[in-house]
Amino acid sequence: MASSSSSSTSGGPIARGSRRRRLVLKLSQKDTLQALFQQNPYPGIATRERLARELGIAESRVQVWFQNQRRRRLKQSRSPSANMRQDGEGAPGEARRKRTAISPSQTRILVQAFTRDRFPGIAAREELARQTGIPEPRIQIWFQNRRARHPQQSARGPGNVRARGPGGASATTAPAPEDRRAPPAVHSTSPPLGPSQTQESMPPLAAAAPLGAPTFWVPGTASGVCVGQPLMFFVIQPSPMALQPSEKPPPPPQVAVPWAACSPADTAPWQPGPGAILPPLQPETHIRRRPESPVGEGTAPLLEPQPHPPSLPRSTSLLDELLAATGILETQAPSAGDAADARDTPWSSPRAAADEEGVEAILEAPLREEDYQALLDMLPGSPGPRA
DNA sequence: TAACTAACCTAATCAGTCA
DNA sequence: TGACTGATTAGGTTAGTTA
Repeated sequence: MASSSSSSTSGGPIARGSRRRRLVLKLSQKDTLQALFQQNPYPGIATRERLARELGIAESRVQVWFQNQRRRRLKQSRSPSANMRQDGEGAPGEARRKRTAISPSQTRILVQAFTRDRFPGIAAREELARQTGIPEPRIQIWFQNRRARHPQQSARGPGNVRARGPGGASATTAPAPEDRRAPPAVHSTSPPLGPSQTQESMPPLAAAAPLGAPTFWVPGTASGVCVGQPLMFFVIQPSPMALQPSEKPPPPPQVAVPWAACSPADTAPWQPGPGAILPPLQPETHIRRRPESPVGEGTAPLLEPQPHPPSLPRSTSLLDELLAATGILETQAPSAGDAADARDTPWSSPRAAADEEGVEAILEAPLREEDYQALLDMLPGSPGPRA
């Protein structure tokens, strides 16, 4: 839209260092994402979260990846891909993220921050996340909405307006003093595991929200037995909230999508089976994201918790299984039997029976304990000096 | 160095909540 | 029911990685 031309184009290069550290997806991760994209370019929150766990990245990154991917696809083939949502009608089928309730006190904090800086960088956002307990991605959205709806509410006038002419912020000049760069002070605050120590993708309710629902339910299984292709055998530890009795019963559409997952609410009591993919219950991106230093050297990458060591054949085999099972690899076209099951979701290739095989031991400790410990040590506020 | 792509942005719109 | 506001989308740009 014309909008962007005014903002990004002209102006606004975001000062270096205010951006989140660029995530470099591994080939295997990309493959998995691609494969899933083939099935559903518009995954709902539940799917994104499961995928995030599977890949060991934040849900917000999964969301962004799908956004970028859809865009690339559309660009490539201007024709609306068959997979792309047809305007209007095709609802994604999966639930959105639950609306995040932001309390007045949290809003106060955010508004204060907004008046100081309408374009907080990653460090500032994370600091706000720590202060408010709201996941950083939600804060980012909050600022986006706020900017759109309160165009002029900022103590820092022009300087805070991102779109500046050709030299705007980047050129030197004055990139609004402290606003674009991450104030050093912030660094120490980077919350290893703050109130939202769950992954950033986990809003307060997220763990409990089996919203994804419809397409994940297996017909006839009141408890939503985990079926589907090995890839998406998620065994998620049910949170207490997830087990609330008030949980809505699964809605009707009963198609088991390939990566059918267990809804947290319906997962049997925690029992990591042989094929279970244990979500790396560790700080994920938060832990590694070192607040960018003022002079965005950006180097000194922290250890990235790599969920799956590159050496492992795991992802390929998983991907292979997925592809094979969905027919993407060989045929591109669903088999007759599949088609029969496929109901109306174009991307949900039904294969509900893959559980016989399970996943082949894909569970792999993302980090060795020492590494993990070393990582922790590197965190600000951590007692021990880092390695 | 160019191509690719993650991250970020705006604008529009959908959708939940509440007075 | 309308206002407010969080979530999602398309589409554009910036900037870090990689071949």
